Amino acid sequence: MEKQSVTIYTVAREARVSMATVSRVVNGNPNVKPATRQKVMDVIKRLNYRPNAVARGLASKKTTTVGVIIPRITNPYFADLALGIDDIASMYKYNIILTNSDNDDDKVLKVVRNLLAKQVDGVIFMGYSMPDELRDELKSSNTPVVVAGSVIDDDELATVRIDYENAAKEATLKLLDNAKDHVAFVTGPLKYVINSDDKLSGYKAALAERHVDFDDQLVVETDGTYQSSYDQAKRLVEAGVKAAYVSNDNLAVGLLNGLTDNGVKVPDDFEIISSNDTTYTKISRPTISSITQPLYDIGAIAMRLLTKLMDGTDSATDEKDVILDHGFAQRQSTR
Amino acid sequence: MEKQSVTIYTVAREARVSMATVSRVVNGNPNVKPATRQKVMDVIKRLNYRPNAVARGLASKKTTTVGVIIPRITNPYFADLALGIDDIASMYKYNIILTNSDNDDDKVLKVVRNLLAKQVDGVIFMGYSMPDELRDELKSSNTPVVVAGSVIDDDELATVRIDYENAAKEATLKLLDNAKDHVAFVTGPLKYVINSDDKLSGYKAALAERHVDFDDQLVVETDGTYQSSYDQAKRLVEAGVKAAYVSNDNLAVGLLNGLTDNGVKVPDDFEIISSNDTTYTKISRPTISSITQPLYDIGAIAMRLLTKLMDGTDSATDEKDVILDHGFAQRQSTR
DNA sequence: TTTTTTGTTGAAAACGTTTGCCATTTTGGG
DNA sequence: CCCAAAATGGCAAACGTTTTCAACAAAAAA
Repeated sequence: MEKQSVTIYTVAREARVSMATVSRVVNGNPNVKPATRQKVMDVIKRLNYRPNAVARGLASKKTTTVGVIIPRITNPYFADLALGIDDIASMYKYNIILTNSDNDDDKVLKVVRNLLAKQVDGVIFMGYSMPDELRDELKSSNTPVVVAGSVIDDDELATVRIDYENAAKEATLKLLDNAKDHVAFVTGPLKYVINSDDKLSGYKAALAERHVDFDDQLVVETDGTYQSSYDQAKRLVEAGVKAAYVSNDNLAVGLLNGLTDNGVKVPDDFEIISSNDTTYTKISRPTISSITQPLYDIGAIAMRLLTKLMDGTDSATDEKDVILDHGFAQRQSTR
Repeated sequence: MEKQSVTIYTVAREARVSMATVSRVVNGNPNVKPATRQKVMDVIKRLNYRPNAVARGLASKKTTTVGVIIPRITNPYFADLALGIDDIASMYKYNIILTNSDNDDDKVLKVVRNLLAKQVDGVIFMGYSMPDELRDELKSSNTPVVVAGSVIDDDELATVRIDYENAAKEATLKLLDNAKDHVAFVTGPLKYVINSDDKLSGYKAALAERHVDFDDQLVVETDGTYQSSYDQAKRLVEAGVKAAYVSNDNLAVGLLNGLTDNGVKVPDDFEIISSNDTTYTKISRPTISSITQPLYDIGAIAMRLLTKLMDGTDSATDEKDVILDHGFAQRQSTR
């Protein structure tokens, strides 16, 4: 690859000033006489000079780049978050290095090491769990981190999310109140704290409040895929289950279609409430009632918070955990 | 931000060799005695040294980073492509700077300038059109570019895609052969060449082959959103249309739900074939028949092609345009 | 005038690598 | 053993910026 043709030095020579002055102009430093500034800007335009961000990064130790870890870009829940992240990032002139973790501990570790090598100014983490090794790596690197739309077992890390436990509780209560006794909880792997500590707890809290005994037969653990819950539909009905609170939209659609394809009428014979309010809940037929989350905002606020942390205005410390409001959308899968 | 603590120089000192040797070890250069290599590697491990990719990028003029332009990360079609891109990128140790273009000419131009400033080694472009200014910028920058899953009017740029025109023709033929006369074409904005030059042409070719007159009333141009085609459903039925080939899955689901919600039976009263075979076509009820595209592969191959171009083994020139096979998935929206 | 003060500019040292070139060592053939 | 060739390793110059510090000039105060 040939050498960059027009550098700050070229501009300096043409404009008969020093590199330092050109740098000042480029960076909007006010200590430059307007006439000089104009002269330099003219040359910049004429030569079509564009500063080399890599050199800049080396000299300034800031790359204006943040790393974003996402389990899978094709998962609408995380994609919605990512959209908010990207928008705010571009508003603040940051670039995003996005990588799929495939929810694989080894891969995520490799990925983060790579990001740190690239000297990202910050990291946004989305995912179901954070390996200890990764946590250590991040902490020792001193790079600001924000966890978005996820729950990981660590109270030092800044987080933006909703109150999953309460949301789950409210959803379960709704189902119980529609005079259903047998309300199931269909969830992804319980090894992830967001499922076990948050959503399952919320489900249990609702049962307790309505004095319904907890029956672990009604907790249906799946691998989180559409197909896995589709396959459970028949079994659930045969077991006499009349409603289910479902921990994510993939599973909810799978369950719904499984039921429908087996001739079960939703909501007449079975009610469903899902958790994430992504497109899936709106394009299915019947549409699916769901807890609503401000997904875009979670991403946006996470990125905003990260910019503060990166600026190092340490005041950010106090608002380390942001819990946004959730809601409920009544659709066709509940009465 | 404080100075990087352990640098190549630290390692060199500890291992009693020069920076150059450390660099050789790190980069797997063979000109180093195994004993020396081992000694250096031990120190690297002990000090937990990690090379600074920014400095490396400056010195070597390679950043092992590629820019990816995506209209919208939440669009399943492009997200599937992006997944393939990301997988292959990480296989080849490249990082991805991902940015939403929002399909906005100004924004995409700004974004690409930014990417070039960041010295990306290559660019993958997805989108509906490429502003002239952008094309010029890319060409003059001499950065390799691959267009993925998109059609833009330029025959110098490397492209990976399917034969949209033929696919559209085959789909339309199927609908015509099911004894339907009034087959509509529901499409996104016709100002985009993929819609007008490719898919519309395919639609017309099918009509011609069956000796059916083209009726421009049957070309329904929308803004490409779910809602826009949902809203057209009623009008289409009232106009006596019996089937539609639809240019993307968003529109297809919108149309389908619009029909269903108006009491029209699919496929009995109306048949639909869509274009992209994303999840949407599988989770809707009825499911939607669709042209199938190897979306993941398109992304993967695009990235693979880009690595070749970046390596500069100029042999890549001959296989500049990759057209992958498409297929057809018969589902519930056609008989 | 002379002295301060303020505002502009330039020189040069970082930043942490890679790499071309040269010097030194090692190796192996005779 | 000697010598040429091959293997190994060091030096120092890039790479293109930012940033500190000092110098200088102009304006303000004395």
